[in-house]
Amino acid sequence: MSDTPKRGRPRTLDTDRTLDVAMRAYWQQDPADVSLNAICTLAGVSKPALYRQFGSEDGLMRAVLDRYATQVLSDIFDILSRDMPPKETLAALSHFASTDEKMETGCVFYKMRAGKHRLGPLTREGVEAIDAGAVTALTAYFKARQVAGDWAGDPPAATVARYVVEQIGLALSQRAAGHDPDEVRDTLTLAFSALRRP
Amino acid sequence: MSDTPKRGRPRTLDTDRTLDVAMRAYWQQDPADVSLNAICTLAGVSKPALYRQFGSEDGLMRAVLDRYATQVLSDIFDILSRDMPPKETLAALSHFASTDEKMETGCVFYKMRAGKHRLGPLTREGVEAIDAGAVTALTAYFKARQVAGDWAGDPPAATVARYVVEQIGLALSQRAAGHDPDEVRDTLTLAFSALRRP
DNA sequence: GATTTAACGTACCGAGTGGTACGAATATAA
DNA sequence: TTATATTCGTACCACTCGGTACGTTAAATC
Repeated sequence: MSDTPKRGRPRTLDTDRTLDVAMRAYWQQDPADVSLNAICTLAGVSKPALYRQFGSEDGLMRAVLDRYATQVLSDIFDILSRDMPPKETLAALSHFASTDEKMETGCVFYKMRAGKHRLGPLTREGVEAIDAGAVTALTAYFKARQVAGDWAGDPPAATVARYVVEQIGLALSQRAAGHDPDEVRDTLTLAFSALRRP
Repeated sequence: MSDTPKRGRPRTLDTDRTLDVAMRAYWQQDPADVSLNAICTLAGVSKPALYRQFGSEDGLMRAVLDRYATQVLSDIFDILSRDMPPKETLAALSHFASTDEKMETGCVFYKMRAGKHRLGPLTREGVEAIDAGAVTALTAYFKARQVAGDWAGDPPAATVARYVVEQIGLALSQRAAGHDPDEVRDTLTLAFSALRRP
């Protein structure tokens, strides 16, 4: 990733800290509402330093997204790999999206996804990759549960997968908008109740 | 509203046309991505003329929202006043949100609602009023259907009302994002299927 | 010590934003 | 005709944005 040259003045920019600051900023506000200038001020970093490290705003956002994916999003994917029955898996996802304090102000990924048309190509690519990965993982999960016998295949797995992704996105956007967590949970519970056997 | 003064140079600004142009622009793109300069260019109007008529960008957006409410949104409210059973009402709402060509690029109201934190006070007030009105109307509808006997009161009417508002919003944001209409309809159908008797 | 290499950050750039100052134009009222 | 009232639109304002030119500083190499 970051090749350290043999010569020249050594870097003083703390990449990790900068990414953390940027991530928190994108986390609490809408990423489109956070300017590079603001991040520089918050992180105590000069603008050219940012550009030297990340190339552009798009590059920084992509770096933040990648970091967020490994630090936070992976926890969600882990829920699926536990191979629990749908009822518990959906409950766990529901809890994560509607109650978990890590999502109190929303989710960096979903915020970027919601304003996709505003993103640069790098970040957009990252968002679409995570999106596709989530749908793929959920599709695989529901297919596996179908084989295991605790899931009927009536709405196709792919449809259900997309549905779950969208409902979680809705819940997180509600949390970001400051809605009452109980209300968010009610909505998500009701939405997931459609996934029980008819 | 617009008091015509007895003296002074007569107006040449076509308010209706300007509002129509602005409405179309807010309709097709995200309102936050449409600048006043752009609207002036599209409508062939000078910027001071806009400010004379609407006071500010906030005032223009509010005027557009009001116009949109009477011209377009009223059709949705009409669906509720037909007092049809929930199955058909929900089907009509679903069709409106997922298939109707008037919503092809989304809905001005829901687009503003989605980016509520970016709005000025006037427009925000208008959005919240319409939002509350929709929830109130839906709540009244479901309570009436409960009295009529074709609706069980299990999820409280207010909860269901909010749920319906949010699901329609989700569908419209998907359409605005360019999703496949069939996929949008599938999601909405699945979401509304949670509102059948257990 | 001299040269090379690279990161440092101030101070700038052009584009675009919402918003306005102000003189010219056009109507009615005295 | 003159005074008053109001709209007209050009040309500007201050500000913020993402992005960069460039002189300075600090290391490794010669």
